[in-house]
Amino acid sequence: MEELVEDPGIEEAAEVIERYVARPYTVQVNGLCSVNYQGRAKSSLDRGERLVVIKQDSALLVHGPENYQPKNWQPEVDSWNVESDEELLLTAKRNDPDETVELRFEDVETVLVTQMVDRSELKLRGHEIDIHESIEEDPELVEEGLKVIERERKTPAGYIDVFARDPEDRYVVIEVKRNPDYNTVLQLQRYVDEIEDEFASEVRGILVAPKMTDNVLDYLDDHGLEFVEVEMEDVIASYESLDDSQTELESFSEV
Amino acid sequence: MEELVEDPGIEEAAEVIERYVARPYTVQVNGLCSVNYQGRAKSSLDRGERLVVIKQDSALLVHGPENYQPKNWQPEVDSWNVESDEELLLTAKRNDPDETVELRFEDVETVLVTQMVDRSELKLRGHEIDIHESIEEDPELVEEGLKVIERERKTPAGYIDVFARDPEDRYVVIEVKRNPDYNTVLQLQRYVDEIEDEFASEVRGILVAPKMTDNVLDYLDDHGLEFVEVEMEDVIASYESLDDSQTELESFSEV
DNA sequence: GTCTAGAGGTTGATG
DNA sequence: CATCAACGTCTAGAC
Repeated sequence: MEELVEDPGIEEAAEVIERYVARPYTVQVNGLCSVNYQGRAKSSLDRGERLVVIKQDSALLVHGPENYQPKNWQPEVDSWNVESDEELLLTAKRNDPDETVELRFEDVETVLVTQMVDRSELKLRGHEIDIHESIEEDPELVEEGLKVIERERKTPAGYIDVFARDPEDRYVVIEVKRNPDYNTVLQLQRYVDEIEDEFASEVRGILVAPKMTDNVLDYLDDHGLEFVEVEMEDVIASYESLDDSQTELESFSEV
Repeated sequence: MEELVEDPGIEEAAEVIERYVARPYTVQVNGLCSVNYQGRAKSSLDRGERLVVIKQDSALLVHGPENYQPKNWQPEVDSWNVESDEELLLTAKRNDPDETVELRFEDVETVLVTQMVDRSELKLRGHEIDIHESIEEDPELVEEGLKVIERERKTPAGYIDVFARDPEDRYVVIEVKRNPDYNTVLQLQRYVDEIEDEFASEVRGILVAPKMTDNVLDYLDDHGLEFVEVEMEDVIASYESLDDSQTELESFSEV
């Protein structure tokens, strides 16, 4: 911990904040403040008790007592300004897009300054791309006898996730989505149209997703397209076994 | 401030956290921890210094030193568990979807407990809906002689932002978007298709947005759809004048 | 409660 | 550096 002040006056709080803001410190300010934002949109937030966090990369968060998301924020601040008399005015300006967040503190309860060291990266499984790879690894996840021709095939309408052929030698366009919606259906339709044009033959379109809603499924049916459900757990499992084998290879090569 | 402990042992940290978690307090824990998540996806995060915030509605945030967004999180936690021996294990479980976040603290620097009072609501201008309203208020923003028939018209394919007729009595489907992209085009196409089916007549589709990119514009052209630019500032201005008149009315009624 | 689409989205990958 | 699409998206609103 770099610094911790309890119940400072406005002056002292301003000093501490000014000292650490715009430097690679994490500053947590608990206090009573109001917020004005102007930029891509415009907002105002009346006085209330909030937790303000200024991160080491200058990200700014203004959290109320509830919700995952901050009430106001700025992903990256280019210039800071601290002013004080009766109140503490903290201004955070971003250049592109041109945006400003103004915090006006009437009272500051605590200011806590730390310098976090965190070199670990999040390892996440279950991305859409993990599904692609699982399918390429094991096309039977989608359908028996399916043969993958190409992944990320480029067409004038965009990239096809997986391009394949079924046992009856029909072309199959596969669109993978974690969270499919109506638009996904049209996207798939467009790829199918493209491929039908290109190969002048009937083409199947399959939407592969870990979940589906009735309405989107209906819409898919209307378009003569198909749906195959994949279990996210299967995907993660297949991905992990793949990952393990790679790790083994790596450690082997290190010997 | 409800409680503030500096450099507590694992035991003491566990006690404080256990006392306040699952109650309407905001708990900020700075310390060295690792995180495992399993649910819709699966992730692991090795040890690092982090700021963990548990909000009064049970939202959980695990922030690293950088970025707007937390490295791990849970928007709403249903049950908490605190265990401790050499390490502090904090488990946050959510029932729907079934997800668990596990935090393992090796060291706790500070625990800060507050109870934030914040009854103010964010007043935000610049939403997409502000554009809808401006258009309804003044359809000429989009095109001379345009008459709005309906806003938020329901179709089997979803909701049409603004449904209108042009001076030549053609139906016009308007999709409003702050940040239009390829999906927006598909979405508009979807609505146009629906309306063409329903009324068995030619239907115009107009994308109204404060900005546009060349590629999306091309894509729009390909689909035979149109684009009209609106200035966000005009929209905010028109909305504010509307809002001001309402405010005036309110203060008037308070007299 | 489920479904739908927006968000000051943010972020990371890609050309 | 701009563009594009995913996100453990989250969240509010409509039905």
